[in-house]
Amino acid sequence: MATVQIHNTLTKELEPIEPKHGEGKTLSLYTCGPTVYAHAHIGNFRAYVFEDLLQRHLQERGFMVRRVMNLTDVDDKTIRGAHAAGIALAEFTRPFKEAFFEDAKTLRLLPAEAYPEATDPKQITRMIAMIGTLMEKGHAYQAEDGSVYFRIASFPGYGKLARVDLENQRSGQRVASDEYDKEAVADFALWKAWVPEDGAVGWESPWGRGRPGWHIECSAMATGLLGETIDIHCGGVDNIFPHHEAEIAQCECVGAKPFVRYWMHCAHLMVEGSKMAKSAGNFFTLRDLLTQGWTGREVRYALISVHYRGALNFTLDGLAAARTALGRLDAWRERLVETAGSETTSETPAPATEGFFAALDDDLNISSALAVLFETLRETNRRMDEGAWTPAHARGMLNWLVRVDGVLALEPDAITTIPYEVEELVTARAAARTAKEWKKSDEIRDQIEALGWLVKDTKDGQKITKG
RNA sequence: GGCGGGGUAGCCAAGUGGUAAGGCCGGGCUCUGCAAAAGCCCCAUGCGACGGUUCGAUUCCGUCCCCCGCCUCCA
Repeated sequence: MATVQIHNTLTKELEPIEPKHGEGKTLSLYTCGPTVYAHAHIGNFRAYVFEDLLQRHLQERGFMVRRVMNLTDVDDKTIRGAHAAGIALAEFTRPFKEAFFEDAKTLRLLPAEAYPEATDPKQITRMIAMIGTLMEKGHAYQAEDGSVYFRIASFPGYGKLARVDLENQRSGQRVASDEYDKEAVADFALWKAWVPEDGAVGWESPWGRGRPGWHIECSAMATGLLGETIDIHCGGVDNIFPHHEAEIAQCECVGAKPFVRYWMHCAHLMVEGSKMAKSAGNFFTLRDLLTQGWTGREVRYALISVHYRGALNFTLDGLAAARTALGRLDAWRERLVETAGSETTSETPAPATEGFFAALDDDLNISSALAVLFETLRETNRRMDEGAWTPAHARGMLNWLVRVDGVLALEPDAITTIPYEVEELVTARAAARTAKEWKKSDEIRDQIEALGWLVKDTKDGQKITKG
């Protein structure tokens, strides 16, 4: 079997992915999900699309991937949003959860095995249990303000992922307001004591009413659903510190085992060359793009086509390029289908096409993989131009494309049926063309276009496509 | 200041110690009544700057410049 190698943030090295001993071919994958206080933006989706590509390629290579993605449905922002809207927290987050799943479907993301929610009583119970263990072991303490904090000084491994040296950190103003009762500035909250602004939001715990800190949430859900040591944990680079560092500290202090074997992080996304920000007016949700007429797969292509560890400059030009490239792939696919006809061979094409998957084995080198795809496209078209291709050749190539689609998920949307109205016009136009009534033919073509369909004349007659 | 990711054609972007994949744009051609679509072909003596090592560097070493991100709850 081919070896999939990935860049591990923890070691900074390219490492072959292997399941844990005794796990067969199963890999556990935990991916940090959205905080449901608003619609996820394309920067969020860049991460999710990258994770989807990872999962799909691992599956293509024969692994069973058990993926979990959490939903953060309680934090400062969700509480603030619910309060501002004058509704209960769950009521406030529900539409954003639903929207997230819709968007994920639009981008063709494979569903995870589970989407645990932070407010799920089962999860809260687990978080409280973990905090209890940390307290018993001296890794946590309750401060004057009632909140429970993780004692970073008690965990020598703190900083190994982000390679931070706490002594050397610039002390930011951002923490100033939050420092009150902590033993050390860097200690982070495990359990946040209830404050009046929390309103009805809160759970009882041995340390009083309150709510979980963000980091413990992921730690509890990841280990609760996937076990003490999970194989792969993904997220955006901005999560490396402090979020993932904190997760390591919590999990490895509760149990003695390593928390994660392979850490993978994708770089940020920029829009038109600058950081995406609401204030800069370059902030996009998927919905914004759909409204502008772009499709889910076009956005998926734009997000997937740049290597995950490089910054992705998301532009309208890039989307347009995605549209054109997809159009070429579609036309090629259609031509293959026509050439293949009713041929049903299960033969596969030349070994050269395996280069597509081999490229992805190398830390998901999508650029090289796409290069193989487009080189294959050009080569096959050349052969078909020469008339040198048999239906079996074409069918073989389509068999390969099925595997490619399993990883890229860029196949065309289901074909929409041509309306009767349009069919009638096409028939009328065919008659006009046989009679060489070009003027009439052109008029009918305009009518068809007005209905949103495109006509092209080929040597085999008219071809209709959605405009 | 610390840590990390980058600087390759108009734009996006792989890659290699021996003279630069792919996509978009652009140009040419083919098909065609015309058009559109599509197909084929062409398109970087150059890989941030300057030194060094080498028969040879974009690729290795050194110095420097620039961009982006993180530095305590933003993917």
